Amino acid sequence: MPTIIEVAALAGVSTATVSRVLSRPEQVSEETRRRVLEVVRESGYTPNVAARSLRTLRAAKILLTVPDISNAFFASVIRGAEEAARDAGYSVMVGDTRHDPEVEDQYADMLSRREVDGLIFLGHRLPASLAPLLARKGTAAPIVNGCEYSPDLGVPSVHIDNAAASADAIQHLIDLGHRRIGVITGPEISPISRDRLAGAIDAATRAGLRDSLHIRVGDYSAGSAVDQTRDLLAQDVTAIFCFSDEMAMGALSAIGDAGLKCPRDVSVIGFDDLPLARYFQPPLTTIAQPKGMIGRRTVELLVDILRGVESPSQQVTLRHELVIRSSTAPPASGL
Amino acid sequence: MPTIIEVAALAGVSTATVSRVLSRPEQVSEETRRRVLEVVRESGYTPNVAARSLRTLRAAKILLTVPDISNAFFASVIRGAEEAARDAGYSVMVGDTRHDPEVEDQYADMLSRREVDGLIFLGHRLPASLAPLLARKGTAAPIVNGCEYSPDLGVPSVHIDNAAASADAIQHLIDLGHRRIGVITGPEISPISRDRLAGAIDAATRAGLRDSLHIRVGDYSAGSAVDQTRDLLAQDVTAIFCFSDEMAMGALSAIGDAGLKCPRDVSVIGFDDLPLARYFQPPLTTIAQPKGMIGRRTVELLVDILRGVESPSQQVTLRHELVIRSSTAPPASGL
DNA sequence: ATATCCGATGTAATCCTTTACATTCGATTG
DNA sequence: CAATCGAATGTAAAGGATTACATCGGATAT
Repeated sequence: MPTIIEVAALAGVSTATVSRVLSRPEQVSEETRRRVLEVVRESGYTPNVAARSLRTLRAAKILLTVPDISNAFFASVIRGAEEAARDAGYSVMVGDTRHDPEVEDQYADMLSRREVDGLIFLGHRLPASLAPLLARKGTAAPIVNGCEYSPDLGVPSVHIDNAAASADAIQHLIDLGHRRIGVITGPEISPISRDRLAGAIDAATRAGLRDSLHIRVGDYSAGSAVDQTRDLLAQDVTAIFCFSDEMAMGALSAIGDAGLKCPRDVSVIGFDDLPLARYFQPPLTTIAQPKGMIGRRTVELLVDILRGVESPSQQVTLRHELVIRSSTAPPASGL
Repeated sequence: MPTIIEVAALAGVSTATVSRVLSRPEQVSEETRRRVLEVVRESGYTPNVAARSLRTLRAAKILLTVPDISNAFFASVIRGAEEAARDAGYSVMVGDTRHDPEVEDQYADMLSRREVDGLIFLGHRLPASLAPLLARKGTAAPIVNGCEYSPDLGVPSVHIDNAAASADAIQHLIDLGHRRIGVITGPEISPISRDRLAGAIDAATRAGLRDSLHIRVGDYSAGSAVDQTRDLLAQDVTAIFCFSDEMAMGALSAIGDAGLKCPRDVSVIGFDDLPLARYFQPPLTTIAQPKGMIGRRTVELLVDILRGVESPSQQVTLRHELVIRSSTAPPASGL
């Protein structure tokens, strides 16, 4: 691997010229450019990123942290982010925080240390070590949130209208005729879980059915939904709305274990529209989030900030969609 | 963010001493060390990674590429890898190649450019751009494969005994009394799919049932299994062995669509033991791979190479396990 | 008392690239 | 023809850390 010095020598020019050929080719004469590029190609020269980033104070990298990489929801977001990053000349580092604040802080330190130019976090916790940076630079800090919008964070964010989406789900169940509806939420600290709950309660209240909602707290995992579903079935609910598709999977499993059948005995509606949701038994009715687009827009937002665009958007709200498959149906008429 | 120079000035020592305190503290006197560390703490100094890596030619980073980040199987492997990397003082960059050779090459270039110290790839394709490096350094090249062992790659690898695991699955079905067994494989280029197929055929042949196997080609995705399952059901198989849990999910979905019931009418057995497998309907019998351990050992192997351990192991074979849940049962006696 | 050694610390070169500023030279203008 | 300009290129200073080598002073050996 040659250095720029050797390339310059071979091409009979100075290192400055080589550097210019590579980063601002229009400043170099046609003739010289061709000669340099020829040498670059032959020698297989590529600029040393450490040296470059030392000099420019830019790493051309974006850090993307997810609270749980085994959650398929995030996979699609990551994809969208990587594509957008590639388009903008950045590469993405993915970090799995496992909901561990210590790990979150470790990753956040990479930003303080300037190992990466910006941070996108998909969880709801803003790492503590970023507080000073955020206080200093406000929304000009290269930090963006995806999915888990919370106004107190003071960070730009990309998300759907969770309250409205949730209301759509409840409305769908009400329209089908359900009057005893179970809701399995995310953890209480999750801001979007609160938004969704508020939306659900809103929709029920508007229909004069505030009391028909039976609320249970889950943690987005299939396992947590199993227990809560058993509980809800004991309450004779005819439908269950889960705040994630994974929980819907757990709910379906518990329904089957109880000797019941979905949607004949109990309807189930999920949230996320994972790629696998169509293969659930029965295929899952759910709220689709534009996952890839969320990833893409978070990166675009971050890149705007990095480029110093004067007034980057603060909040981007994308459209959700109710996808009706076979896990929801009118309640059994017998009841 | 202060530099080492300012820290040195504040502590009244030279930059060399500060550097030594941080990397080889035993070379510095107790007294000086304390003073320097105090300044470091107060000033919040952290070494600039670009400068360090420029000087040392090491990045303290490992690149881990996965062919499909939305596949939950890889999530667990990534976790194990990240833990092991953290233990060894490295951090992990995750790259999603989406099975795209061009993207694979792009990531591989990060190794050539020394942006990362080593590469772990979980797919079966060795990026073309690494051929020269591999030719030059042989197995001393900092490249390790996980899961997809293939002897022709000439790269150390961590994996299970896929043929034996597959044989176990078939044997389980045979033991239950199945005599018409469908097999849905991975893509034909996948070496582990070939191994598994060989193992399956072996087991069937040993039982004198070579002709009872009905083989269909899938691509590890749920969707591909749906079509193949329909086809197999038309052949009146009483059991289906899928080379991934995702395909098992597709198979279950297709079985339900056909108005049949698992395991009453058709048994299904998967491969991987995803976290969700226990929530399938019915809970899935499958071959468990030690996913976290695969990740961990690939990193350990790579770190051995990076540290110049003279004879790092070439192949690590970990243990699999047949996990019997409820998706397999004896065939309906009526047949 | 002198020579020797060793632990602790300092000096300065080095890693490779980018870029502000300087230089050169041919073309244009008055 | 001298002065001015501008495009193309070169010179050299940064950027921050590591580390080979040099230095210093006190302890030990002779």
